[in-house]
Amino acid sequence: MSSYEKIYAVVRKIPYGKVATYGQVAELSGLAGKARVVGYALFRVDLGITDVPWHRVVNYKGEISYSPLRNGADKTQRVLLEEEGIEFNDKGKINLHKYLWRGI
DNA sequence: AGACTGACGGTCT
DNA sequence: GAGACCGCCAGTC
Repeated sequence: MSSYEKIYAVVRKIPYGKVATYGQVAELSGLAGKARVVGYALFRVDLGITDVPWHRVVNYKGEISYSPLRNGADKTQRVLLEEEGIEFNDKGKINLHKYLWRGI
């Protein structure tokens, strides 16, 4: 099982209506402190994999990571989260204190 | 084998 | 609070 598969397995555990940070996912995947690896793994996810709720993973500030490389997938992420009842403030941030997954 | 990449996190100014 | 900077390392070519 590759590290990426571990990451996907963890992401699949994130419950509906909650979000997790890259750091959390990294830690639960045995990659503590290596959040970048998680980011790269998720970059590959939306290239084709659809059974992983990648949109529930945000950075430690509770903000979606916008990148031109995602070609619009970042906007999709916000929409998907809003559909799950997660609210964004006027700065485009999620209230982590309220929506952060405490599954550890 | 070596170089490059990447959706981050934490610390410092 | 916002920006700049550095360190992390697995996977791909």
